[in-house]
Amino acid sequence: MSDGPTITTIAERAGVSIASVSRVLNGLPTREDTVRRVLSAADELGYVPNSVARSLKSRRTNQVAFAMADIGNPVYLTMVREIQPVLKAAGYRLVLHSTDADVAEEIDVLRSLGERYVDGLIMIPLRIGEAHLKAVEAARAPVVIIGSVPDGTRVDNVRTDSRTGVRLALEHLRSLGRRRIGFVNGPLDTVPGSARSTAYAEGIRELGLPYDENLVEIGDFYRAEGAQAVSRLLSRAPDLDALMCANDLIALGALDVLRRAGRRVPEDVAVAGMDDIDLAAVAWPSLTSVSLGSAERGRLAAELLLDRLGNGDRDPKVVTVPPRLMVRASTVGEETP
Amino acid sequence: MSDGPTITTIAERAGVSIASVSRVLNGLPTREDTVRRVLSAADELGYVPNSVARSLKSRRTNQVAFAMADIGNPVYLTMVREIQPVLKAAGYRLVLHSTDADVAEEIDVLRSLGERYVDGLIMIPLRIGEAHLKAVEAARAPVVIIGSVPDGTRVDNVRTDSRTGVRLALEHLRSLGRRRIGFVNGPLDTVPGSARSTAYAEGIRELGLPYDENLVEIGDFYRAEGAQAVSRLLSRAPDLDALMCANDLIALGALDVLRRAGRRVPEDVAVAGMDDIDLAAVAWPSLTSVSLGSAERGRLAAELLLDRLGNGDRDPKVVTVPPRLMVRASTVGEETP
DNA sequence: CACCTTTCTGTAAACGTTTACTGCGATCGC
DNA sequence: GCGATCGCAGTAAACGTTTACAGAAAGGTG
Repeated sequence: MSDGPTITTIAERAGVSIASVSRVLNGLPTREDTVRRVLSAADELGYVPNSVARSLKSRRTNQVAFAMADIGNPVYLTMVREIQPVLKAAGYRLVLHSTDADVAEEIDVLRSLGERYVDGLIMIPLRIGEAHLKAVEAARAPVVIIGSVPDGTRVDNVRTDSRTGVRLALEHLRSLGRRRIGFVNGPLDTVPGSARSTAYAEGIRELGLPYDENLVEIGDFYRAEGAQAVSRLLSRAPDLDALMCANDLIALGALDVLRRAGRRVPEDVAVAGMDDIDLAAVAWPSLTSVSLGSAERGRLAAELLLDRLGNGDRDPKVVTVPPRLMVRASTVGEETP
Repeated sequence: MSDGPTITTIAERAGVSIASVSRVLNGLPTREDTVRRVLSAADELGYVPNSVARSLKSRRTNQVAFAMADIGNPVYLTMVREIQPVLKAAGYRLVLHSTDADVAEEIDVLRSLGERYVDGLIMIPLRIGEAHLKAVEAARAPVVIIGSVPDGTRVDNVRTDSRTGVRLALEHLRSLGRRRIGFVNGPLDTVPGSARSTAYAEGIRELGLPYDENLVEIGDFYRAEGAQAVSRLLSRAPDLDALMCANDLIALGALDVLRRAGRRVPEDVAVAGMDDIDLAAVAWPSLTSVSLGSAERGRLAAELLLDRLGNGDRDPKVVTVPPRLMVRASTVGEETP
């Protein structure tokens, strides 16, 4: 594991200057004979160019960072799976950051862009405050944010419209005759939490149903916490006939709780989730869910970043992915084959 | 987004040499007055050290790569989740590689270590051949392999003992009185596939049961493919009373198929999987599974690599994580609360 | 054959750090 | 009061590339 060969080693062996070696290796016009000598020397030595030195000179690292709260979350996972091949195809490596949804850590990731170890960053903050926005605009490398930022923020942005998404689900549940539609949300100080809370309240009214705060419960965006919240809700409002869950993990928790409580899904309680994670389709019963286009958002973010890396000066773009309702058994029952 | 300040900028503003700036920033003994001037200049300029330049000089990148087939696989995901914090705590960033289990890509990752963009690599190859072993031993940076490599290979290695794992499950099923134990495996040319195939054949014989090749079916290590394999198996051997699945994804596929076929789990067919992924505990019914310590293997691999990075010359270590049987409802039914 | 192009190669500087070495002024011991 | 010692800071080299520039060799033209 001794020190590998450098262009100097090659230059000596081939009897040429390091400039010639560099030119040959970069395919610049060189005399046939020199090319051959350099290439065979490089080959014999098993030369691999040092990317650090190259980066220092070229000011490009061919690395891109992706920062999310927790890679264990299926939504982020889907995004990583989509982002990775796009970047790879463009010659970039992927550096992963887990921030645990900690604001200080997120800010630190933005600050660390000054270290120039990546050419750009895709970030998906759960909460977006003043500090974020300032740090984003001061960032020393291009940033793409997944999740809605305030209009006018000078940053590339991929969004979805979870308000419309909530309404799609509510209308669907209502169209099935449900009137007592419970809502299980995550923390209200998060971007999706607050948006979905508003959307539920508005949506219920637009359907001509009374807003009943006994039908609303807050937990967290995880299966276990969701399940607990559903338990509380169920004991407070035993007459509910539908559940709108702010994400699919909560909805899966709801399925567990309902099953153990002996309620049939969807006959007694129809359940809808959000995010359309892979598990939604294979859960039992399969889960009706509002797709927020996680895969597409990931892909778009990667493309937006690549575009920006190719053209640093264009105006920031905002791309919105429309939500789509995926109707499955948890609201309409098993289709008869 | 202009070019950020460098130590030269700071040196000018503070009226000192770049050497002094560097010394101050690295906490080397310096006169009180100089320290103050440099620090305030750095502060005003919002200086962030360039990690590329630092890496070039120091020959360390503070990055580590993790290469696996597909981040979507829950087992690898668990490992990433475990590896990341360990590395982060030690000051390393994580670079992710998905190789799609493609041997050429894996070899390429090993070769790319010569680019020196990472200080080390954790790799989990599905198939391990001659080419791998040669590339591993020729690698220009420390490598830790998760998955059994042939004895004597000079590389740090974290293993599990899936043969013992399979036997644990078979003995458990036999102890429940099952005699027609089917086996659904993944491709035989993979390391786990071949190990588990041998283990099943041996295990069955040791239990005094006849080896019936009609009870064995090969698919792939995914839910959908597993489900198909289980369907085939079920039509070929309708009398089976237990299913040993080579991993949990296959087992989840088996649960789907059995449910749709109207077989009760575990009353009619007991099901056991391997890997003990998160989903196993929350599936319905919850899945008996052989834990191969994915989280622990990830953690150990990270620790092994860190140790090696601190001491490049020690002999390669082999660490084995023993399998543990997690008994759940898919074999013994719901425990009465 | 002298001159001008053209083609190729080598020298050297640059990217932003760290660090060995040198030199300077001050302090110490005698 | 003088040499030795010490603390500190500056100069310069190095890490491994890329690339502007200059120079040499070769070819073409009159």
